[in-house]
Amino acid sequence: MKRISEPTVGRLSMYLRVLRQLEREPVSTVSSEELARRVGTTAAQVRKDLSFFGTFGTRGRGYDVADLIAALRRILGLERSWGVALVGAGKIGAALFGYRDFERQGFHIQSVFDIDPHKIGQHWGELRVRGDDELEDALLSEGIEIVIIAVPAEAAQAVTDRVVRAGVRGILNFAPVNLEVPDWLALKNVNMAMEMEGLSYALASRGRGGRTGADKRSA
Amino acid sequence: MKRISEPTVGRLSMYLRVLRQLEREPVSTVSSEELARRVGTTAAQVRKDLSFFGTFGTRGRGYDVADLIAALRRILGLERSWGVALVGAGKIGAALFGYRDFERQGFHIQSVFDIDPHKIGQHWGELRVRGDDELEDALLSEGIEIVIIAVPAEAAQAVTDRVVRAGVRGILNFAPVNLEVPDWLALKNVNMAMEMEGLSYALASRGRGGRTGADKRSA
DNA sequence: AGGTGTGAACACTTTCACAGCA
DNA sequence: TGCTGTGAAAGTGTTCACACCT
Repeated sequence: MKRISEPTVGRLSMYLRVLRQLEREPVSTVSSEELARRVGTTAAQVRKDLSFFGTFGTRGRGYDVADLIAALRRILGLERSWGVALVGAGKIGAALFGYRDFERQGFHIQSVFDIDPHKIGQHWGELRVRGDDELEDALLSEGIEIVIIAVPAEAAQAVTDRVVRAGVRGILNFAPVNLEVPDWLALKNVNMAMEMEGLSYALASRGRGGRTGADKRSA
Repeated sequence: MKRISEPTVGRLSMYLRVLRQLEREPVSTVSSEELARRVGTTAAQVRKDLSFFGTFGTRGRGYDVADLIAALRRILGLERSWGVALVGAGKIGAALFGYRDFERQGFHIQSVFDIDPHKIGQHWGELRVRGDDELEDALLSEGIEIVIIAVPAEAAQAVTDRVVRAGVRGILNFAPVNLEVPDWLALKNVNMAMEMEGLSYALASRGRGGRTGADKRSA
């Protein structure tokens, strides 16, 4: 299959989100124009993005909402549910654990780990927070494929190395460090300080005449 | 000033983070090569990014770490501290409130708002969580410039409209919606579900032969 | 008429490669 | 010699414009 760019994949997620909303309104058909408006992009962009994966619309009519949802779920790999573990039971970990949108998309957090003896043994929903000594064994035996790293920066690389050895294939990293990972591993970083600095830059440079536009995309 | 691209601004943040690390090691001078290695980009990219803002290095020697930190702080607008308010005192709000890296970069959360009567009045550090009826007045009187939105998706647009009217110039949005904002406002979205779906896509398409590379940048 | 699918034009970013300074 | 700063080249992503289908 052709190589798809990251921005394109990101937009697919956003199309999916909007389509689910449309389905609830309820609307059964949507044009690239309308979809673009709701996502904050252009009609041509929507059609181009979809065209990489096949042809989903009907000329003169638009896209069938339910069909396109099904197609996007298949493309994004959301038909199956992924085994996810969370490493780091601090505040960020807690926020992610309760994050409704993960469940909704089929990401089910199955295990939570921490090194803090005060956290180990706590009950989080149906789960018990486990110690890091159980990490590798648990990841392997539960067949975890994706790990969310929500530990302090200093600990993140060590955790990464361990989960990689335990067969994990994807990492969502919240620690503000540039993780070293094998090139077959899928890594996504969420860096809130960086986003804030982007805002700071936009505001500061506007004051002195510049312009960045910050995001302007959806979220 | 010239228009600077978003990826460039993002990398400036990452250079700054690595430089602070270098300063602690301690290292006083660094080459574009070394900086690139630590950030996960190329030496040419580092030099090009910096060149948009002036000339900071010494040929044959590299960059003075302390000088470059100072230059980046000035460029990113981090010399002043920004007045920040948090709307939404749920789990995500709590995680952000305690996020050390915000403080460190001069982002000081000065006010927290929620609509839940159980949360209003709670003490968070030195702050008291306030009701949303105080929102506009407080933002105006405290001169808040940046608002972090950590409310449910349904409430996010209404909050946005209100804070915009209260003179806010930048928004960091954690709600999974495409916010409608005036074009002079700086908006950044953090969308964790989208990042997860990016991982899902990468893993699923690898299985069937594709490739995205996910992030591979720093965080 | 209305709206998709898509090659071709365009715009933007990254990489190359080298002149030039310490 | 070593490493920066930077035009020029290459590569990527976005927009245009229109043929084509319903």
